[in-house]
Amino acid sequence: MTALSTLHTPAADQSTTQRCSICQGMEPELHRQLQRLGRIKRYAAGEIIVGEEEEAPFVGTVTSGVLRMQKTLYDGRQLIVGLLMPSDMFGRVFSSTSNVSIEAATDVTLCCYSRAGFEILLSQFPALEHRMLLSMLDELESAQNWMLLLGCQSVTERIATFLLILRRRSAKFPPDSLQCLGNSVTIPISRRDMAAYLGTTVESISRSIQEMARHRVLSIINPQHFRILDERRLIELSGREDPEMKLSFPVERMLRTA
Amino acid sequence: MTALSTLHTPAADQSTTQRCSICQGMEPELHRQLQRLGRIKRYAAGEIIVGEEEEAPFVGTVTSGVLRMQKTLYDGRQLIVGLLMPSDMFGRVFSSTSNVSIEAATDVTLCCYSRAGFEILLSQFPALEHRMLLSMLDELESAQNWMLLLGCQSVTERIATFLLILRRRSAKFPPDSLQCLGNSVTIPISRRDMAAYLGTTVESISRSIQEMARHRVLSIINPQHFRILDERRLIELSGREDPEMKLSFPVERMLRTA
DNA sequence: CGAGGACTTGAGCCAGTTCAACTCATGTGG
DNA sequence: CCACATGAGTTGAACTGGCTCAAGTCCTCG
Repeated sequence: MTALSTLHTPAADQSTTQRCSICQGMEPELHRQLQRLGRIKRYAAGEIIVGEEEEAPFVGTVTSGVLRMQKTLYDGRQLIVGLLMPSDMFGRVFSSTSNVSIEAATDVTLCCYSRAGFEILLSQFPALEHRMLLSMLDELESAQNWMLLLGCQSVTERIATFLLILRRRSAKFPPDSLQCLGNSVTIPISRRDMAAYLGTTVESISRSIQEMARHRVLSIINPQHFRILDERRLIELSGREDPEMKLSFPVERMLRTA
Repeated sequence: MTALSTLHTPAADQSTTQRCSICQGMEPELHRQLQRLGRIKRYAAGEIIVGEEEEAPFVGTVTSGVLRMQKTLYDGRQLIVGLLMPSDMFGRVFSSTSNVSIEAATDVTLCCYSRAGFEILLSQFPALEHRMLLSMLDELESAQNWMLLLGCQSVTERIATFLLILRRRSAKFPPDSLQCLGNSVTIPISRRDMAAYLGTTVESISRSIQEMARHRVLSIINPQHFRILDERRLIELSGREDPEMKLSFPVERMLRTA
């Protein structure tokens, strides 16, 4: 498994599952137990938290920074199968080895629980296990959306989708960074990670973004910060339906499809 | 969600989850309840069981034949995000709409449960919900493996991987079809579906397979049946580690990585 | 027998990769 | 405080795997 919620895809966000902290709306006793069990850990960008196929003694949630879940072919090619942002959960329960490596894409702060301890809580609190199941369902849906992106879409479509997801996601958090004001997007990861996430190369990403800037879809403040000038067009470029629509106007949407 | 277990990828198979029927090793009372709830349905190849974004009134398991879970971009491009074979479960619990369409890739027989009824069982039998969670974890792992395949691997590697998975999977079932004797593989789906599953085109698949035949990696009995002549080479072509190894010799494997 | 569908084969093309050069920004040590 | 290394990102030019389109072949079925 992996996250109580992931970045990934439009669909995940419209789900009914609580996306926020693992502790939200939870029995006080369980809350206490989790607090007792939790340990804060910090890692610098680039550090490996859990290696692929490695014994993972703990699970946890991201407090700050970004984790990448990545898989490596043994000739070295690699793909990021998920990014974990603050409030997302990482680690694999009910299996001693993770099938992905978990690494710090930026400096991160984590709240870690011993895997054994967490599994005991899961068995003691069916409500927690139920939430876990709902999270897995969400994450699976995200993964399926991402497969569609990797399997069928052009590099420009992938980038446009990624930017829209980032924007939507940061819009949910209170604007602690001024960046998410207005129409700007912050890329929290390197071009290299972006390439590994989108299944392409840094060169292709660079070209695609410069092209979007040339067409006034966005303007490049610096390599990590863009201003979205034409959201309508960006959504078209993503090759997906308007994700905001899905989120905001479910009824309208139902009328359209009916 | 989707399947209590899927085709997909090497890793899924090594998991500890029961892959077989949903009913295996289960409390007699639950077994009775499931039998009471289950309804047999048949669909012809090509029929749509549940449309994408559609209200899905039931979930169920595949008894015979193959289902495809597929997603469609609204310009028509589509990807199969999973194949469901006998004993696999389909349908999405705890959400009224599926995010994938479920269609009959061949003539199929299904055992269907009303979604509402099944969800009641899930809440009454925590053991069932726990199994469900384990299945989701497996399926997520499969999905991550498939992302790696779609994101990084060449068409030949994808096909080789697919053939190996098929072979491994059919080896598990008693050889009711003589096909799985010896080194032959049966492709249960059309080239078109294979292309949609592997994120490529029928033409590329055809060329790749013919190429493998020319190099004596396999021989083509007919478009649906191949004989594997050089398994070693096929595994190399897949760009993955020997999946048999993972499955059969976990201890040996642990020694290697240690 | 002819129509239609599934698969294969061929030829040309193009999106995206590869490889290499270049621009910056950052940091380090003399 | 500069010289220089280092790494991230961009740009250019050439190459290529896989796609597209079009024409086959082969089978099945009415």
